[in-house]
Amino acid sequence: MENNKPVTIKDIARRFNCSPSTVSRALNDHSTINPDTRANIQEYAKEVGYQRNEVSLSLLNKKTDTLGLIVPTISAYFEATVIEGLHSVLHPMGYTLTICVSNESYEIERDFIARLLSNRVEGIFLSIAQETYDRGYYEHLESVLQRHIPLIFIDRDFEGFAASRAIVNDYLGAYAAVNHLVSMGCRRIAHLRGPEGLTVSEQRLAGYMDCLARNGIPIDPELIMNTNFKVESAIVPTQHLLGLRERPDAIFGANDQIAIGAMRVILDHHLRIPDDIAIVGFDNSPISAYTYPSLTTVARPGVKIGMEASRMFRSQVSGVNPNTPESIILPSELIIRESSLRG
Amino acid sequence: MENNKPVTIKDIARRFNCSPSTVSRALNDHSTINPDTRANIQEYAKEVGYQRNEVSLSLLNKKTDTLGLIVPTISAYFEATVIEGLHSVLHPMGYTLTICVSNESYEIERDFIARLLSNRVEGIFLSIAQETYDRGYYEHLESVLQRHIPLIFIDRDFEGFAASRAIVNDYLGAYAAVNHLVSMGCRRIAHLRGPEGLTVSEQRLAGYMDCLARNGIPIDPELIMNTNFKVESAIVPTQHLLGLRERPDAIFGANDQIAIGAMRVILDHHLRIPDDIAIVGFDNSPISAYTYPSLTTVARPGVKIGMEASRMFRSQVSGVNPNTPESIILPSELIIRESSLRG
DNA sequence: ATAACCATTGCAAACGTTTGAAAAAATACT
DNA sequence: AGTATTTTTTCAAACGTTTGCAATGGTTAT
Repeated sequence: MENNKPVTIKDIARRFNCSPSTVSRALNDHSTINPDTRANIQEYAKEVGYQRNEVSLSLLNKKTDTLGLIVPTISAYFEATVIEGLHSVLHPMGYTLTICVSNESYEIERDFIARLLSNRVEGIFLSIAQETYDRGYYEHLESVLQRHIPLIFIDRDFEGFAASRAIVNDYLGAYAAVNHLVSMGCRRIAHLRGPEGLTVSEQRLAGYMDCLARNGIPIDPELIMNTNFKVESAIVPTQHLLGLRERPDAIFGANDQIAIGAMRVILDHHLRIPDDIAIVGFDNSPISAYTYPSLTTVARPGVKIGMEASRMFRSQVSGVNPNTPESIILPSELIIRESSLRG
Repeated sequence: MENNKPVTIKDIARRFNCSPSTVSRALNDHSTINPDTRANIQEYAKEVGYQRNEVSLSLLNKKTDTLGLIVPTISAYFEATVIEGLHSVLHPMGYTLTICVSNESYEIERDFIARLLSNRVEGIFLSIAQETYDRGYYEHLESVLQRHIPLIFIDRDFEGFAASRAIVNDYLGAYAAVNHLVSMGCRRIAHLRGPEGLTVSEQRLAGYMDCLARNGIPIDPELIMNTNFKVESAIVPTQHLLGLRERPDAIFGANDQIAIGAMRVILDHHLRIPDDIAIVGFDNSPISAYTYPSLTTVARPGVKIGMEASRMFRSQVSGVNPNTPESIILPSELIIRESSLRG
């Protein structure tokens, strides 16, 4: 029969015929405890594998050292880099990150928020779900602010809601991408856009439209088609674009997956990339450099976003700017590769 | 001045001039509490946004309803699907999943294990880090078993360690992949293998070698090269393979990323896929169906793995098989696409 | 011998919640 | 009215840890 239940400070105290306080102080190296006692207790504790019950400490100190992260999905490359960025700052600070995947569902997101609050996390990083955005629900977020728990939007942003945000300048990225296509001589530039309502989608669309306008190119609604960011959702729209009387000479995909899906359809039609149709994606996913042809794309600084979000959290709890929401919009960077490089 | 600190049961008790126990029971709908009192308290609680402090409950009941998941990386498609599978079972059961990313580092993995134990998680799903495997360290895992906390290996397996495991039959998947190449007439089949020591790498290598042997094809060590699973690590090895006096007529990549990197190099050499060189990957990542040419690959049932792992956890805590480690090895499925389909 | 001091240890409260048992209050029955 | 019964509420302990303060014991200086 082995030791099933974790050994507590009381167990150790009983073993040494002393009080729990003595054990506690011994384990914490208090100088007021007799060095011999201290050594004995520490040795014994190590021997039996004592491990502090952080739950009780959380209760006592009202500090859980835990932060919540809610993301709509975890499979996208960008999310992974954001997590990396968050982690690189928060792990050394002793915080544990509880990662929750909302799967774009409002229901699940709300449930996670409630659980995180009940578990007394000290901050929440949130990339809101599509559904939440669509429905415009935000009561579950109010409850976070009401508790004065730092809430930091990452990537996706709930406009008009008084919380901090660390997001990427998708607008300028999209603008640069389209501008590059224009400079390559493209005039009929299509856009396979992301889901409606999402800030990232809208910003990229806006950058696309403004850039066209600035270059005196009329916006043709026929050239703007919907996708859900997944590769397969690019297939039918691209086929449709290729079937138009006036075929586009470039496609700006809302992300790399979409761009890759579009490329595939184009190659199936025996058209050349970039000569017949140029392609630009968004995200600079690792694979984009090795597709055939390699994909011009817009790099988003995911790691930096994560680090900035962590910084915001820190500044909120350190009380420099207790409740003042901060905003940071990091630039994205156009990376030109074969799929758009003409001539 | 708003209510900064979360409202407690005691606060409510004070407000109603009653004891905390009454409030507790009222909130939990005990029939022994006067219906009027109950209604009043519940209404007031909702009004002030009372939310149970789960930390105190965890301490009291020694139940945290939290499970830990440690993965080496989060950016791979397979990991995302495993998480989805775990989530689909555990979320409805009321468990919260704390996801930790070890980044292939033993140090970080060990630290996470310690934190999870200190935070009294009720189970740990672990896909061990490369470094842990290499060094053969497992004391941090002993401490988990010693506490009788269910430990379930997913995907990557620590052979010979007495814990449950839910893994994929990579061996048979690799065997089927290579067999398919053979049946397509390939005789000089190269393998871009995964990191040494990792079970998944070794199993795929073994499947490759056994299949060749069974087909009477001699194993040429020159045709087996190392990668780290990342797309860029496939480039130099593939270039090397193409420069051999006797070029391979097929390449079996340890995962889709590797295969895609290889494809790129092959296309750059103006060789045809699959006619000059056939390609097979591993993972069936979403993009593999849309590369050009589309990639033959081996699908791993990530969602199923997650669900099976959850089931194992459940069977361990429900006490049917308290401490008996279970093993399940799910089959993988060859998905034949253009990159290997000859003539 | 006695006060003063120091080193070491113990007590008790606190964090928020639940729960068995006891107490109190209200109602029913004779 | 007095007792039995039922309804409703409170008490106290428990979960594991920390910490201010008090207490103990011992040593030193007067």
